[in-house]
Amino acid sequence: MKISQQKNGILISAPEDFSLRNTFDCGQCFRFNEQEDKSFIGVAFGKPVCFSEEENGIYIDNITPDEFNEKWLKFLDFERNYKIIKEKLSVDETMKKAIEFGGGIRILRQEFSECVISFIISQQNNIPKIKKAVEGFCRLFGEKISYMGNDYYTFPRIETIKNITVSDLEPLKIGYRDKYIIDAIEKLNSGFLNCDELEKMSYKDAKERLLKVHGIGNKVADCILLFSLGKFDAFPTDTWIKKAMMELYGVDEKNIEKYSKANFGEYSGFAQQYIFYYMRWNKAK
DNA sequence: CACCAGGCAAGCC
DNA sequence: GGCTTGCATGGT
Repeated sequence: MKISQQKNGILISAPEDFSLRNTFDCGQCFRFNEQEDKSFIGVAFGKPVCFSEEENGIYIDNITPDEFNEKWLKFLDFERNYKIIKEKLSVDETMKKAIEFGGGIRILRQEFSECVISFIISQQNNIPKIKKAVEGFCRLFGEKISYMGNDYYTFPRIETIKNITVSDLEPLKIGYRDKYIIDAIEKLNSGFLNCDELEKMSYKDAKERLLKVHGIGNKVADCILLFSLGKFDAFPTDTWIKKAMMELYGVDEKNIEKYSKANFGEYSGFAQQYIFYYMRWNKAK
């Protein structure tokens, strides 16, 4: 993998274990969307960017080399060797197939506040509606930025939304989740939920803290731990994973936690994403 | 009209 | 502790 400056962005030559569709469409993030020309446009770190697969590598438009090194390298998890992870996980035939299918997945290190709010919205909801609600949230409270002829909205900084109320969220049509969002914003703003602090804590301790937020339960906490805090021993268990673990491994709902810990261990989060993506795209009704 | 969607809190025992 | 039920909203 080699980074070089090109046009108005940077080119990643010969990226390994990374595909745009696998990474942005595997359900871990909600604000990167495939365009007609197969590129992906998303907003992160306060600005829209465009990823495209070109013959000599992956081009990211609208970022500087400094921004790439300081933020996007970590966001894209490019410093991790996925070959080792895949090798460690390839101990059963199901996982081998899942890795073959979604081998271009990288687990994004998403911005904390956005991850918290997005996954609270995600509960008992479907992906198109989640994406629409998160987008609407940014449209209501974020900053508008024009890019390539369209308007994009940043995810608002937490200080700018600390005084919003349940009624401000009414246009989003997120039902009973509205009060959960308000509680989370309050705890993000007060420092009760602090990204730097939680990152340094163990999986268990960080989870305990997250569970104190009204609206964050076992599954949502695991998503935040995995997709924003780098706790790869998390194995988020939703309806799809329950179905997949039963069908593919014969593991009952109540034994999933025990099974993943014993068989996937410190790579549980990666295993979960390979299984989730494999299940959703092959078994989707 | 049912039933479901990347679950959760509250109320039972 | 574990198990059950109600929950907002939109889609099928």
